Amino acid sequence: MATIKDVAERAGVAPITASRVINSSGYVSDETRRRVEAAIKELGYVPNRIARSLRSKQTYTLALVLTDITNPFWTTVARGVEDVASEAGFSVILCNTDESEGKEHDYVRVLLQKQADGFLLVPAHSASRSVALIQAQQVPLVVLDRTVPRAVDTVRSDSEGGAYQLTRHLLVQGHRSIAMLSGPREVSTAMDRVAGYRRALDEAGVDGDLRMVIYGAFTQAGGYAMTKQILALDPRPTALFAANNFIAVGAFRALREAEMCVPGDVALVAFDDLPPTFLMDPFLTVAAQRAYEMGQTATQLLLGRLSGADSSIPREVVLPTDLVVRRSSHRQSTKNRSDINDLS
Amino acid sequence: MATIKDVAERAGVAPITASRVINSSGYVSDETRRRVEAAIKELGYVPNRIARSLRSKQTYTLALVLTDITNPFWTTVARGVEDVASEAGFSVILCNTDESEGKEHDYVRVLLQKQADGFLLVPAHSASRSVALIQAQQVPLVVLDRTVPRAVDTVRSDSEGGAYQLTRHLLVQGHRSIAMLSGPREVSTAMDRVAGYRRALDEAGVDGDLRMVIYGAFTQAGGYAMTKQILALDPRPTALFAANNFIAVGAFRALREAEMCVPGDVALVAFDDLPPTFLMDPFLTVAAQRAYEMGQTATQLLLGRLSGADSSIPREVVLPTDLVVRRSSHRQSTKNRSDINDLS
DNA sequence: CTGTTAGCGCCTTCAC
DNA sequence: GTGAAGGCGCTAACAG
Repeated sequence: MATIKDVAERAGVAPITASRVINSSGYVSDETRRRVEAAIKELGYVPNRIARSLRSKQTYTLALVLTDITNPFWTTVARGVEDVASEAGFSVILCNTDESEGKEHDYVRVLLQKQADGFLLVPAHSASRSVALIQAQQVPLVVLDRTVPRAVDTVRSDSEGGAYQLTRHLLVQGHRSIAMLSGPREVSTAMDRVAGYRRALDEAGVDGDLRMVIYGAFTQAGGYAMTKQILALDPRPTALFAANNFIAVGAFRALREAEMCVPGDVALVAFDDLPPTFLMDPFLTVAAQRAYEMGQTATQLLLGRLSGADSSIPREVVLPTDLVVRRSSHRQSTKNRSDINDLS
Repeated sequence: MATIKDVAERAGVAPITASRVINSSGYVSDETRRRVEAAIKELGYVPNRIARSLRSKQTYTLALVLTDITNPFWTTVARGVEDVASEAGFSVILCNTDESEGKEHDYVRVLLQKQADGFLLVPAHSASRSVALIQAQQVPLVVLDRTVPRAVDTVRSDSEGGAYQLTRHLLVQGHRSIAMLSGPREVSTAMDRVAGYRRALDEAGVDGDLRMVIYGAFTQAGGYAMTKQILALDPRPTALFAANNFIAVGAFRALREAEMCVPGDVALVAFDDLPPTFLMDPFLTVAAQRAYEMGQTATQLLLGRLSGADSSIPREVVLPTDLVVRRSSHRQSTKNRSDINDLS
């Protein structure tokens, strides 16, 4: 593997001169430049950015630590991150924590060691130690999707507002007994969504008796288990509110097993859209998050910090959610009506 | 940011001794070890892996260059890659080429410069220059999903076989006029799928007149456009074979716009499954690829090469596809039958 | 316009 | 058990 020294030798110049050609920095005569470029081509020289990073203390690498790339919401966020990052010349290292604090911490440690220039982190836990660790090393950080009790840049959706809208929608449809299939208590978005749900019910003067909040995992299995619990109740709620897309799918499956129809027997709404591309027949009423925008915005914010934007005041960007009404929340089955948002 | 020198000073030892403690290499007395460990903790020292990599020439980083993480097939592959990689202590840098050779080449160049230890590449093009570039730098490489005309490790699905099975399935259902909505000619999987389609028709002695292969992009828009073309034909085919999941979705949309029912008016099958998690109601007959396994296998192969497995003989791993028959290919609508593969 | 010197942070080699 | 010297590949800083 050729080094800059080899290039310099072959071109009959000093290494620093070759460096100047490679980085188009400083003055180099056309003649010299030509010779260096020829040497580079002849040797198939590839600059070693590791060495450069050691000197310059910039790796042009961002760390993206999220819970599970398999969830299309995160996939879309990741794509937003990667697009903005690569546009700015940064690479992205991707890690899946599966909501495990241990994994999260291990990843963060390694990525700090690898000198990532900045972090985009979805904390597995409100009390995540990772945030403190990153801040202690003075590495720029943007927290994604969730809040933590610390002064830190954050980009997230308006979970409270979205949940409020979704619950309002159900109330307007005439539902009074609405069960919430929530995520874990330790995750801020779960609690925010519960808060929005409660606010809507409070406003509507719905009895405490008719409120049900169950806490579980943000997974299909979680949604399935919570729904099973709900179905054992008597009287049963007339509507279910799933706190994310996976929970909704699990709930749907449990309902199907119980031979209950949506929306005939029970209405179902959810936070997070399922990607329209992958639903031949979009069906679920949702509060859709702007996932791609979240990734973009967070990365722009992070890159801003890297280029020295004053970070003394942490910024918090809250993106709105979009209520998309589809068939799953309609009293009367409207099997053949065209959907509000098309497959396009 | 504390360095190993700071740690050494504070512990009253030489840097190399601190290094030995950090890497648990060589002999260090318990007393010294304790002092060094205390210093590390007090300073919040984080070892600099960039510096280590410069010396050791190992970055413990793999490059994953694929077309679009937004496609659930690739998401799942990526997850398989990341799981195996992180288990072995490697990080994964993710890049989306969007099937652009230019982007691919740029990414590969940068990642070579960043001294990625190995590459997992989905070549945008059969004649990809990137493969040659990586091989010229003697960096281990596994090609994913597609083949290129070069001696190189490859992990892919049996596209020909899967397409054959799908076409057979349609023939058994009584279809004779089957149109193929293919991907680009430059992509080996597209051509392999066409080959499988042709073999099945040849065997069945289906006339050349009844064969239609259209080439387009592996996207929803591609599927939509190709289907529009098909719909303009007279007589129309009775079945469509989409060469991947996105094409199928685009086709479905075009059919819906034309007020044609699947499978009533026309049958539809596709290569690639849509992730069961995200189909409330799985519907499409497919040849499903083992995406997660593909990611795992490729990464294991790559890590094997890194640890010095003899690479003189390139290996080619071909994973089988799984035919999953669902409603979209049934003549008589069987609206309420339970699906062969459940949502589980 | 070009070159010399030195050092980024770490670890291999060899000596004590 | 421990340490000193040197170098991985590159580029600031300062000459010339």
